[in-house]
Amino acid sequence: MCGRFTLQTPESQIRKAFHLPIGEQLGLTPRYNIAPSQDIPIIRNSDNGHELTLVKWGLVPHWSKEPKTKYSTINARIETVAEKPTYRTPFKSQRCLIPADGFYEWKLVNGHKIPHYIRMHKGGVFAFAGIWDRWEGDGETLDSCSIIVMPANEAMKPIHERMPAIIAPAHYDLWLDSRVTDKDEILGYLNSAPSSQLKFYPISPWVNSPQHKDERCIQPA
DNA sequence: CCAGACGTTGTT
DNA sequence: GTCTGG
DNA sequence: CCAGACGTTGTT
DNA sequence: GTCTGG
Repeated sequence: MCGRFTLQTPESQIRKAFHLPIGEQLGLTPRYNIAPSQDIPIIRNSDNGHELTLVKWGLVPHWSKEPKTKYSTINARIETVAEKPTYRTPFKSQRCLIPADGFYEWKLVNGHKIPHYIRMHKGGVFAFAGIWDRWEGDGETLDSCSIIVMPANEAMKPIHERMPAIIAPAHYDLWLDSRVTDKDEILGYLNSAPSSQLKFYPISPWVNSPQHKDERCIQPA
């Protein structure tokens, strides 16, 4: 699962990593404790190629009666994302990349939940596989997204049974290409990062409160 | 036919 | 216990 | 994901 | 919007 992550990388570097124009910027600042319901940057298709834009984390389907859901949509299971009513349409043509440079998972130890921070061995920004949708009504528009999750790889199993799907840079363009609609081809791009590229360490419970947003969140326990 | 759901994880 | 808010 | 709330009427 | 349950 993936319910918290970080994005401390400067916006200029994020744009560079995803081959986006440096010109117009969103003014992103480093974030150490991104939580569901917050606005997060995603990369998606626009009329002028790929764009970086802010959307709400927690997908509200286009057919929803209200701009909110009664159930959790922060994550979509890779096993069923192509079939579930809430996700299948976005999965076909509204896929996105969600930049992150680390994420949190809680490991159950003797009935206690110990938070861990996971990042690339060499550091740097990478991309969660995401899908987005647009809700419109009453003159308001809400764009929102969900992070695709999958069974944990060997590197992650010691902490948790599930993990976010990570897209390799070589697959960025095809993941975003809405002309690609074959389910198995799309799922083929969801190879998670090789085990050797991920490292993790336990951290203090400081991260537990979404109100705590400073660097202490990622400090080793 | 209409009404109601549409989700995930973890625990029992 | 369960839902909402961040 | 975790933390925090979970209610009503009336008055400021 | 579309599927499932009654």
